[in-house]
Amino acid sequence: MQSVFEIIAEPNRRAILGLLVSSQQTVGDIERQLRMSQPTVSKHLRVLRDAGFVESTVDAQRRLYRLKAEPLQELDEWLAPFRAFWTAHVDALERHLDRMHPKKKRKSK
Amino acid sequence: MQSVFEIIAEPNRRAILGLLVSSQQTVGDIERQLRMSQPTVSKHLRVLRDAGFVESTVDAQRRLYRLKAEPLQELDEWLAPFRAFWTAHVDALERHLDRMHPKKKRKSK
DNA sequence: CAAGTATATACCGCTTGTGGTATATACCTG
DNA sequence: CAGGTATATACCACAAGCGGTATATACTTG
Repeated sequence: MQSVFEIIAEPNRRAILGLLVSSQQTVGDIERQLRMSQPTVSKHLRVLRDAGFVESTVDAQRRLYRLKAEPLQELDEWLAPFRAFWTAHVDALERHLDRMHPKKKRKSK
Repeated sequence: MQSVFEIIAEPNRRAILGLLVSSQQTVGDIERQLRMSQPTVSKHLRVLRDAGFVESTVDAQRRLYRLKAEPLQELDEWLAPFRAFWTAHVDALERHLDRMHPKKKRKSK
């Protein structure tokens, strides 16, 4: 459990990130909105914090968690070459057009 | 093992995708370049194919694997809201500037 | 058809992540 | 300080993914 990819592989963690994208939340907030047990929330937040996805500040007994950008940017960068692939590649468009012309494709063979 | 995220959580699978982004490859090609055992390659390719990341065509005893765009596009779409977050949010820049001005921040408290 | 090549799959043991329950810690309020 | 609230953590059991080894399948060539 170290790579950005493993962190976001967990559905509950993605849900938490989804909540935090709009505004910061306490553990209890997340617990209620996602209907997860409190320890589960805390444990996932621990993982997210260790991986730099979130940071927290203390408010009395509460902890306010908010999103951090870096790890997600890292993911975005990993995606870059593939983005190049599917934009450069006209295949998707070709296949789309093929579907619009349901005439049997004649293979040169 | 169903979500796009779980698929790419595995480092060897990401390596395979990385190879395929430039051109199609046979199982043996991948096996040699990534120095993985043949069964391991086949098994990861199976997972990738089931998830729609790759497709294969037959060439005698060989199988030619090539990349497909859709699942990675799905990942890209998931990322969109967060991208909005870190671009709209000037915080990263602010923090950066703070680091350049190491003067103690005075809290209003 | 025999031997070789290329790939897929079955089986197995190990490791690791996950959630649950219980408990610890810290803070707040009367 | 007692009781309540908010969060973190330890421990445990279970499930699932991973790689290895062995084997099956399919095709090719002499």
